[in-house]
Amino acid sequence: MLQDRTLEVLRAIVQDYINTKEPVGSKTLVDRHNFGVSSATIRNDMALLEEEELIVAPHTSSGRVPTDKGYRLFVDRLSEVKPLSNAERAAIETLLTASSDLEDTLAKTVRLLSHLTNQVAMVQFPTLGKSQVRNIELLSITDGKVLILLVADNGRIEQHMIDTPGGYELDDLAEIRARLNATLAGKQLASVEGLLAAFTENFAPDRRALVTRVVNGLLESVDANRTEKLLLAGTGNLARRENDFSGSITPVLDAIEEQVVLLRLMSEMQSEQHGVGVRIGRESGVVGLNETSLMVAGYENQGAEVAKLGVLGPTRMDYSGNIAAIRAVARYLTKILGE
Amino acid sequence: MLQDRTLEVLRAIVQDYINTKEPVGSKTLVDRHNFGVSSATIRNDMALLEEEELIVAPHTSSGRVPTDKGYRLFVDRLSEVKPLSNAERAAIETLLTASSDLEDTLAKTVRLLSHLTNQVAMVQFPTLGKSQVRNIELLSITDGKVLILLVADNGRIEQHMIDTPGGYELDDLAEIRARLNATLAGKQLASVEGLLAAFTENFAPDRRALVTRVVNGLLESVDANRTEKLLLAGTGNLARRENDFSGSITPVLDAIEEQVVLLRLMSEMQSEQHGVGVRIGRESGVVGLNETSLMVAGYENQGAEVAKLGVLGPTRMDYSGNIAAIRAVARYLTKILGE
DNA sequence: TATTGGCACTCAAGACCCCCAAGTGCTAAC
DNA sequence: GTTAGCACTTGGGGGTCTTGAGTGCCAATA
Repeated sequence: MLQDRTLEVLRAIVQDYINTKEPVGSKTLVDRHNFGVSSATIRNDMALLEEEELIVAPHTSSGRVPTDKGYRLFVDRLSEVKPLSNAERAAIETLLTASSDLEDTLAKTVRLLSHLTNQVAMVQFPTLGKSQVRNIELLSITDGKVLILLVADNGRIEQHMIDTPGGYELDDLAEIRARLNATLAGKQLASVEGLLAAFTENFAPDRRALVTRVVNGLLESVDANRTEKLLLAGTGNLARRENDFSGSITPVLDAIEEQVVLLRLMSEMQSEQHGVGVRIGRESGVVGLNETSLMVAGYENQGAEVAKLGVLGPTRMDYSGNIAAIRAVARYLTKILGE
Repeated sequence: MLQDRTLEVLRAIVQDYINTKEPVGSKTLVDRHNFGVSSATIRNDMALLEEEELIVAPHTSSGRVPTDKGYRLFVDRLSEVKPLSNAERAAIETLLTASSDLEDTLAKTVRLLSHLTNQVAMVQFPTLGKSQVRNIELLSITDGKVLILLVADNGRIEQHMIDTPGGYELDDLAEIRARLNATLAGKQLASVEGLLAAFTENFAPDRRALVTRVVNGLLESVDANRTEKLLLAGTGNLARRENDFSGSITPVLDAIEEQVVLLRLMSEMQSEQHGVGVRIGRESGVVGLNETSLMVAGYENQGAEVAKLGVLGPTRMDYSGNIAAIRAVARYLTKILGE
């Protein structure tokens, strides 16, 4: 087990490296922090840390840099949450105002978070989870087109347009709508597919073509609700921190565009320190994100945890500050959504 | 007026520079193309071109590079549309399939375009333009929440949720909905605000609070339809071509995120060569886009020109090929939307 | 008059070299 | 366990040189 001082050395290395982007050596370390010991002692500690693969030397005879594992230990045991400045607090309260429209609110949130952290910020739309069908509407648009509207109780509204080549009577639509609501209202979204399995059979054969189309459209809407949605902001910040990456930022931008991967990652992540989950470097298992860290926290919509928000940036980032920002934004968002 | 051969020299310079990214000199030029003249003559031509500010030398005694003005002349008078390869044609027809859902179709389109061009691709949602209100729906959701749905005949559907602190009767909603449709159906979106000016007054005083909220929500929807929407794909391509930019790509990414600017630019642009509008470098007037070119073409939704699509990339890009790709995608999109 | 060969000049980029600061590991002494 | 001392390593900064691709200009040529 590593001694206390040795861990202090690791903390100092991480902090200094985050601040200066320079590999940090034993001499500068004793200069900047007052350990009561000499640089030779620090060197011994650093040798231990290197043995544990918590730090690594880019070249023989240069300072050390934290490894993913080093950052991990730092985040788990050494970092304290840096309290937000008053200015940051004020920014959150000023910029994040309630709107009855969910998408508006989330769009504001993600922009705010990217400004607070100077990283790429992400907000996941409320997930399917345990949410239920509130109601279903079928709207006759024109030219045999029907708009299906699926309103879920998590606030998401999914719209989907279908064609009805055979045409339809308004009465038909009204009846289908009524029966759909009777069958599905209050039921969990996850159960919709099962509940609709035999739905078509209740209708007269000459109407089944129409009903089938509606049902299929509705299932697609449910599916769209399952395939989650992500709002992003601050991709420019990535380029700004470009030299924190060994190569190009192209793979990172590509990974971001491939939202499916990000969404899966975010969903899998559990809250760890201070309510914020962290994936450092290769921990994500996504090649394009090898040199990035992802930090997320859950937020709640009227009492039930519904989705995640977080930031993505180079592994060399201000974990303490960003954890604080994410946590604060998640809490405040939960608060205004609850009102 | 510049001679024919001089213009040929310009064309050769642009093409070679696009291919090699090396400033091109008189010697290599005569080697690669067979002008029937010596390098000294080419040098004289290049001196003329430089005088006209069509090309410029990065340093004394190095080859020349096209200026924005040079690219402009190239695009306007010298470039031919490079016919698409069979593979590209096939890709368009395979990947771009009709879907009754507009957003699906546009999302596919933008991804396709970014792959074809290896640039950032953009598709604008159908604009307000001359489009009309098809119908308006008011849906009672719960907890005094009402969802306003504005369906326009360009296929866009705008949804907006409002709160009604005072509560409401379903009959009230139905009446408001009926009157709204009577007043607005078939009218141009642009005229909605005027038509609703006195709308509230037709209702009994005790219902006016509700009506006012609905009207305001509806106006916001109209406004959301005016504030156009943009789909993007391929931002990673920008980083891939990073060394075509003198500095960082940060300002470009920032400009892209600021969609308002892009949308304004796209709207202003007229079709020029071969139905594709081009803004080269500083022509855009947007600082962040000084080193990029923007190329757009209009596409039509069922006969009426509704919006633009295009690509954004470094000024050093394959204009001929990209114009061809944009034009083909715009045409094909028009075709499948028309069905 | 347009083209050409010749020539002197320029300059960015790469190759090389050298040195230095910051760092290391190791050992013997405290 | 800590420290001072020491020999060793090395990336990077700063020079200097060379080279090759390029230029502009001029006098000769067709």
